[in-house]
Amino acid sequence: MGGPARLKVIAERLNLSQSTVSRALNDYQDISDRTKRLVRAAANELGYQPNMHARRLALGKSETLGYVMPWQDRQVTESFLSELMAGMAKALAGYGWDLTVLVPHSVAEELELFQRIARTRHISGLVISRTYSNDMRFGVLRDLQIPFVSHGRSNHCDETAWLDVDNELAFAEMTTYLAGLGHRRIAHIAGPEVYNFARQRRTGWRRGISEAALDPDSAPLEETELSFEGGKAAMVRLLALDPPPTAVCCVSDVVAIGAMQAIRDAGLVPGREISLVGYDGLEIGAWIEPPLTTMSQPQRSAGRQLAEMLISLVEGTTGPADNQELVRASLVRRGTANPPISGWPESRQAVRQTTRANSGGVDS
Amino acid sequence: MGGPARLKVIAERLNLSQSTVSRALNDYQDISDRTKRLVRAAANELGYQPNMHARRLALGKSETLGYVMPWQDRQVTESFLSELMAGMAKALAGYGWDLTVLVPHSVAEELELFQRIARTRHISGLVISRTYSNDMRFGVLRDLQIPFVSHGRSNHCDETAWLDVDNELAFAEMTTYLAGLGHRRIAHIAGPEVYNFARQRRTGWRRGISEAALDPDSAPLEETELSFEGGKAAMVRLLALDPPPTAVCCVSDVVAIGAMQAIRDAGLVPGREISLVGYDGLEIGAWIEPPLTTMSQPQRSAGRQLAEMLISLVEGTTGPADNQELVRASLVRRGTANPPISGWPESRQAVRQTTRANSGGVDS
DNA sequence: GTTGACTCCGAAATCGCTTTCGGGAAGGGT
DNA sequence: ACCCTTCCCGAAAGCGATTTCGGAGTCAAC
Repeated sequence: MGGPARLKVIAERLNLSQSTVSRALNDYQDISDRTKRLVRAAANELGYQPNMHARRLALGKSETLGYVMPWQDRQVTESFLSELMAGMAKALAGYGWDLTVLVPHSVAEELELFQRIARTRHISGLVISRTYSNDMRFGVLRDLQIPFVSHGRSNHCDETAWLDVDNELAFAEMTTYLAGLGHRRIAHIAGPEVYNFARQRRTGWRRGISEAALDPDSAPLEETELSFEGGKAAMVRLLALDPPPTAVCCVSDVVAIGAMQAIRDAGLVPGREISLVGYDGLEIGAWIEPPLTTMSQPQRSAGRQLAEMLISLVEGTTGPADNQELVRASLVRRGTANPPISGWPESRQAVRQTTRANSGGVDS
Repeated sequence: MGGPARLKVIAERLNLSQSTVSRALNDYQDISDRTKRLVRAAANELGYQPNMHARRLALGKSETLGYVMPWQDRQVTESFLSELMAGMAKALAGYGWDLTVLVPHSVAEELELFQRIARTRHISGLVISRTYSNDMRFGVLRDLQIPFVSHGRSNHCDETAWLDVDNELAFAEMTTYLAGLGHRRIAHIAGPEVYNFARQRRTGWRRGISEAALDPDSAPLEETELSFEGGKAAMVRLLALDPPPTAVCCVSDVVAIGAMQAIRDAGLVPGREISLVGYDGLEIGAWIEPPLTTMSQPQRSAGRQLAEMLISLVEGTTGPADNQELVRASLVRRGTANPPISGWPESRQAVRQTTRANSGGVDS
């Protein structure tokens, strides 16, 4: 019982040497089965757990992964961040690895962080997210030889590991879906083009428009920030068009919710005069009125996948290019995507009147 | 340039011994200022960063804190989890400490985790949240001698460190506020009493009722799960009362949003026939229609405070009882708390008729 | 009986840093 | 000259694991 269970203690207890005990626990071939059993039993009984720091020092590995929290526009990613991290942490725990949270608050801080990690190596791999189309981090991390996997692609990621959703396909499908409902003027509220996913979604929407053989001239695009306010402002601009679109593909759920607000403010009902589809599959989308139709990406498993990819990278089991995974988003039908209603907009005047009536129900 | 910058390298470079360099960097008194300057300059130039594992092994401290993610009812805490963690991580980074994420998926797993940490000591302190009124973790962690601070109090936490919001005060104020608006039948949708905060809020609401000298008999309480569905179901039950309350204090924003749904389903308008106040200050509350009046707790700084308390605990600078902080929530006036409208409910009959028009009928 | 192969284990070095201990050099006092 | 501080710094012993190397035993074969 004396003292915490080090290797030494269990060695003395069995009249063995420390090294033998260590090798027994690590299943070396030159240890007899009998000894192995004895050692394991004792270790178990004493509740032995190797000292992480000693182990990692000797091994030269840290068995710790880092998740770089996106430091801008918190609100957008916030909703599924914790779920993603929980997924990663759980997967890592299965291998005895740890997940630490990194929160740089500027580009400079982030680069500094990378430098530090490259030196100390106390974190052996990174997961980055919020990737830009031109993301300097890819080059920096490569040069620093820090294994990493990005949640989202970038321009030059042929040789790096990534996990991404097929944003383009998702938005093409979304657009096709709306076209299939009968919409002919399908707008897009887009995110800043610096974000790669925003560009992909934009492209997907365009593809959908052309595949549905719609007139590109009646497919307006409004770029905005990835926030509630941004979505609202963009929708205001769309509503000012003549004629306004009857359906809008929104770059994210939060933006879509902002757009809904603008629609209501104009005296219209989201999903009636103007259909909306968001993206992210946020739970809160189901709680609002009417519930937001959206595209859901499988966040649940994403964390696990990221973790496993990165472990295998760090261990050298696989190369970066072997770890590229494209997953598919799926449509979540709720209340904001319906066939266009006939006779809207007849004239700007008529619209104003209709609106006065109420603020409730959605019918399909 | 040769090899990474260890202590050894910079020692050889300056013709000093390793130990001198180490002490110079750690600002020991028995090193001359000149030497310290030299050493620091060289360290700086070489971009020296101490090897964490070696350092921590030698020190016997891990300089790493763990945050135990609440593993139940994810959706409730999800919204501010990441912000809290970001706050902690940022504060810790200032001291050179790390934050790792722990995700036990059951009570058994959590206890096992504690055991492991007690043995390996690779995490030197824990932040736990989602505290129960009778929370066995307090005793376990104390016995295991793992420093910890809880985000939320428990029954027997006089001798432990905690950071909590004055839930009781918040709900007393909330109730008083509603009474001040003219409400006389103020209900409470409460959370499971096993959660300490749920009990505190319940108590606060009761206090508010009595302080406003309202009739306890017209202050119904409905207990429910901390979820959208739970809030909805509880509100349905409240609506079935005769007469129903004109205002409801909700244990959380998510629950309140669920309640709003039920109100709308009954053909009523939240904030008109029935006022609502939530709790948490979630951003999404501002995005819905009408925007949810709520009590906001300062999540932003909570993470930082938790981190700093725990560091000082681990370092032994202060004792557990010195680290007990009660912060105050503040009312965020939005759209769901208004004076009661006159003439409602006139009679159950009238109500029933109103509701028929809409979709989601409520049965009693 | 000597040699060789094979099995199993102990001694010792190593990872990189911290910290204690002791001693050389410089300075001040008698 | 001598002693006693005071100021610096080097040597070395940890921290607790891993891993290499070599040696003690056993057994079979020649």
